[in-house]
Formats: sequence, structure tokens, C-alpha cells
Amino acid sequence: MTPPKNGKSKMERTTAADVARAAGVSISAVSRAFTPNASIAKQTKSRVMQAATALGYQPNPLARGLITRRSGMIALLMSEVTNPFYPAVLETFARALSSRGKRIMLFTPGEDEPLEALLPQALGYGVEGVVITSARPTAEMTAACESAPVPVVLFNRTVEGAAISAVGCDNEAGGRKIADFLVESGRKRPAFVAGLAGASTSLYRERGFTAGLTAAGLPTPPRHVGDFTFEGGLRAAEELLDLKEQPDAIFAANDIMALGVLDGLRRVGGLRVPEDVWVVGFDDIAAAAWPSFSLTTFRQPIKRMVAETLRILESSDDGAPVPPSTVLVPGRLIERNSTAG
Amino acid sequence: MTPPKNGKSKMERTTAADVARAAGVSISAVSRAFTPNASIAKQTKSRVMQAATALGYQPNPLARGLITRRSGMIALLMSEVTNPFYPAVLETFARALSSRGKRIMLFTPGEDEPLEALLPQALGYGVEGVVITSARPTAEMTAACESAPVPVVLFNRTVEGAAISAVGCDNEAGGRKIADFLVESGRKRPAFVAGLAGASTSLYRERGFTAGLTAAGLPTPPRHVGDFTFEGGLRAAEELLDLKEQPDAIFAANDIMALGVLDGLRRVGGLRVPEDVWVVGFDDIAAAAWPSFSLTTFRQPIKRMVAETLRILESSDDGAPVPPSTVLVPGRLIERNSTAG
DNA sequence: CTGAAAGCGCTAACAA
DNA sequence: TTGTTAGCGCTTTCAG
Repeated sequence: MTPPKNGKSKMERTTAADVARAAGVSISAVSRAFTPNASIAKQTKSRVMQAATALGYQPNPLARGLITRRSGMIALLMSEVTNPFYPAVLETFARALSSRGKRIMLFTPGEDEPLEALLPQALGYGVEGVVITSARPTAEMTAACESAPVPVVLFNRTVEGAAISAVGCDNEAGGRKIADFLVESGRKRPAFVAGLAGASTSLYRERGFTAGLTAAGLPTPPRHVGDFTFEGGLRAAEELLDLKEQPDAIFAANDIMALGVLDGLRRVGGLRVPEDVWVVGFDDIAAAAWPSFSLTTFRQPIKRMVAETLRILESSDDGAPVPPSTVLVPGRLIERNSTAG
Repeated sequence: MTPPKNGKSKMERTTAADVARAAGVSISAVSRAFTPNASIAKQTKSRVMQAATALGYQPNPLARGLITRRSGMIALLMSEVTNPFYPAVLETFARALSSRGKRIMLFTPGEDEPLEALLPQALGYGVEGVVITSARPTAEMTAACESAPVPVVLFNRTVEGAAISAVGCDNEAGGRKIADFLVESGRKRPAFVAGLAGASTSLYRERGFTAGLTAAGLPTPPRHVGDFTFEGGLRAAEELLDLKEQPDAIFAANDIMALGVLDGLRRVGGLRVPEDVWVVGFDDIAAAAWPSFSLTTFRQPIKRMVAETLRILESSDDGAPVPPSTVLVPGRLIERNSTAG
């Protein structure tokens, strides 16, 4: 992209006034040329556009946003990017938005900055919408979301009783599906590895899982908290093997923990996967498919989830918040070698 | 964060004028109160601040940016986020910037959007600086970078002969270090797995590696291109084992490929790690430390690299570009079980 | 359909 | 130290 040869110092940007002068029209004409379905003559528009491209002009989104309150930016609030699922989400959002000419502003809490402080900041930037993911909204935050001047969507999260839109995979159905799968395959002593306490994802997955086991006459599974981390999975595996009744299947609330479980089992030794114990995860991150792990998991349809999120964000034409809706996208069990169904 | 009870509809934001009225001062006083070391009486400032917190006011960065040309945003251009090294980079940037009150605008090329188109867009948003990473700048792009009105830094990338600042790890020294390590440990037939053709990182790592081998009287290593992906590593392992002279060490230009190599070796079978063949990577991503892999690798000091990048971006007080400088941060070999030094 | 003028929320000269 | 004024680059009434 060669810088426009407009004779200006590289410090200055070409402005609408420059284009107007070059095209022999008023500044408003330039504005209209760049405003979809504004009342402007075809001929005028093309003259403006011609001058614009010649000068390398494009409207300043900041100045525009100051008036229209539409800056072309979507805020993404995420507190941790270490779980590989979230980079994948981030990328999907980035690509989807990019093709619509919108950009992502990433808000990550700093050292000891609370997540709640981020929302007002984001709103201050005039973002057109806010997506909150990989973060547990506090009560304060929930209230702030409800009174935000733009649509807010919780991604992969839900808050009971709050009037906030949410998009996620059907975690409970996923947990249930996994339970059914294990039960039908004759597993008798499944165990569960939970994520962070209070995370809605882990909670619903566990709920569905437990319900499925109960329905089949199995007891509530032993559980261990793995904090959604690989190390947590490692520890969980070791502790679960210490039980009097060793489990013959382990369902971890996300893939990264499940991989930790697999590695933990290997390290402890004695139990083979899948001969002695099965392992199932949730997410279907890239590493789950690596031969060393070949993890059976429940795939979250990231693309569809992102698409639904954007649909909600864009469903308001005047930029105002929309009535909250919750969308649960169905996922799908991917069987690999960590189970032998 | 409870919404401010200022009697305004939730659609309107509190403005400097509101605060001024509440504090009984002029709008400029409000502005000055929020401008570091502006000439304002302590007393006035505290009065303003009090009113501001009461109303939940904070300056609109967009309006401010329109004048100061400092929007508080840094643009991050990255074309792929699948290599886990980059999410780590992203997070480090996000946290570091967050604590300085700055935000990241993420620019990822959409479907078939060229990377070059992103720079002007970013500049249009009035970003204070641009970081380009995980993307190979074209000649056009280089020119655009050189004439950008704000500092531009290439992260983990260098472009020969271009007047652009760059921050990276000393890839050549790293490659050399790995060669020395292998040679000193008696490895005789090392091989190399390259990343994408034309990527400066892969190039320099290979250069140092080859130089080290040559210095020790070993021939130029057989090489295979792995495209910086896990699958590429898998294939590379298989192809390298097909050689008449099977390698007794494999250095992959990044960790994700090295992990693929490890898995490929496992899948093919016959060769044990590290007894028969050593594997070394580059980056030190989280998965490298997982027990299943326990990959020896060259750690890139992300934190320092990010710090240096920000130092360059901020070294200009008036926001203008700074004379280009290249910073090479030293890395460090992390020995794990994929080698037996 | 078009241009002139007002103003989004803020900062930066300038006087006072 | 303060308030007043102008104006960043743009959109949007409002006349014409």
C-alpha cells in the first residue's frame, strides 16, 4: 500500500476537506458518498470516490464515531488466553469481523485490575458491542451489562437470572451425551474433573453428566477440581487413581485438563488408555487430535457460536441494546482413541 | 461497576461539561484535571475529581484522540493465531498495555484481505503505534511502514535493509547454540525442519544451526519444510526417517513442529527419543513442558521482547516515528527429556 | 440533490 | 492558575 502522493507531509492525513476540494464539491458531499444509501447523485458520488482513491482517503472512524456512536469496533473482554480454546475463538471473531470492516478491541485485565473496570472503559471507546468471554461476571458486572448502551453478549458463559444475551454450546446436553456414551459402552465407574468453581460451563457439563449417570442407575461420580489447567488435569489423574474404586472413565470439563489427565495416567502408569480407563474432554482444541493424545471430546462449534454472537450484536440497527436472548448451539461428540466405543 | 446515578438516560454518557457544571468550574478545568502535569491548582483538581467520580465520568478517548492524536490504542497486526506462541505474545502485550491504560486493537486479515490493507486502516484509527507479528511484510508493506506517522515495530521478524524497528530473540545465536549443544553431546547426523519459506525466524535459526554444524566439521543438515505446523512436523519426521542415513537429532524451527516430529517418530515407531534420536524445538510454548513431550527447546523471552517493543513504541514523546532500532534479546536453552545432554 | 452551519467531546492556544 | 475561543474530522439538520 503506497502512501498517497498528495504532497502532504507524512504527518498529516488526508481529510474529507481535501477530497471535497479535489472533487469540487462540499464536505457534506464527501460524507454522503461514504454513507450507505445517503441521498446523493450517482455522478457526484463517483466524482468523490475517484478523488478519494486518488488521495488515498478513507473516513476517520474516530471522528465518525464521535457523532454516530458507531466506531466500527467490538470489544472483546477476556481474562485468560492460556486455554487454547480462546485463541481459536479470538481468531474466529477477528476474521469474521474483519470481513465486515469491523475491528476487535481487546480488553484484558492488567496486573490486579478487576474485570469490572473494563466494561466502562470499553464503552468509553464507543464500541458497538461487547463480547465477554473467558471471565466470570460478578454481580456488579451483570448490572453494568444490563444497563450498557450497546448490546452485550456473554460468550460461552451464562448468568442465571440476568437479562444478558448469551451464546454458548449446550453444555448440559454435552455432558449428558458423554454420560450416555460411557454408560452405553459399559463403563461402570466414571469420574469427573471440574474446572474453576463457579464457572457456568463446568457446572452445566457436570450437571448433564451426572444426570446421565443417575438415569442409568450409576452413583454420582467422584470429582476433582482441575482449575481448567493442564496441571490441574495431571493432579486430578493422580488423585483419582488413589481412590479405592479406581474409575474406568474420566470426563474432564475441558480438553486441556483432559490432556493433563492423559499425561497424568501415563506418568503414574499401571492403567492403560483406553483398555483400563477412558478419557473424554470438552472443546476439541487442536491438540486433542494429536496422535499422542487422540482425545475423544465434545466439539464446540466455534464458528457457529461466533456467528450467533455477531448476529445478536448486529440485530439492533440503531445500536441500542436488544432484548436478551440465549442461544445454545449443539455440539458433537468426536470419538478418538482415548475411548473405545 | 454500578452505572452512575446522574439522572441521565443510559443512552447518554456523562461529558466533561456535566462534570464542570457539578464542580462549578470550566470545561477546561476538567480537561486539565485529567491531563498529567497540567497547570491546575490542587484544590481545583480534587474538586473536579470528586465530581467526576460521583458522576462516573472518564474522558472520551476518541474525542481526545481526535486532537492529541493519541487514542490510547496500539495496533497489533497478526495473520495467524494458531501457533500457541502467538496467543502467549498477545496476552503478554495485552497485560503490559493494560497496566499503562492502553488498549490493543487487533487487526487480522479477513478472508482474502491482504495484510497490506491493514496498516492504513490501523493508522486511520489513530493508533499510537503498530506492532506487526506473525506475518511476513511485503515490499509494499515495508514502504508503508517506513512512512507511517507513528512508530512501527516488527515483532519476531526482521526485514533486511528496511528502516523499520524490529524486536526479536537472537535466532541465529539460538540456532548456533543448539548446534553446539548437539555436537558437544556427540550427535553426528542432525537434521533440520524449516518453517515457512521466507520466514526470517526460520531462516536465521537455520543459519546459526548450519554454521554450528559446519564449524564442527559436520555436513549441512538434511532439511524438510514443516510450514510451522504440527502436521508439518509429523510429515517431516516420517520423511526424515526415510533417509538412508537416519538422523540422530532433529531440530525444528519452532516447538509446534517439534511436537509434531515427536509424535511422528512415535507413530512410525522403531526409533526411541532420546536414546536413538534427539529432538529440539524453539519457542518454549506451554505444551513443550508437558510430560508426554518434555521437549528440549530454546526459550524465547516473551516478556522481555514485549517490554523492548513497548520501549521503542514509547520512546517517541511526540508520537512521531523514531529512528529504527533492532533489538535482539538473548534466549536460553531449556533441556528436557527429548535430549540427554 | 446539494451546500452551509452546527456540533459530537475534547484539548490547546490565548488572554485575563 | 483560570476561563474563553477555536477547531480535531466528521455527520447531520436545515434551507435552498
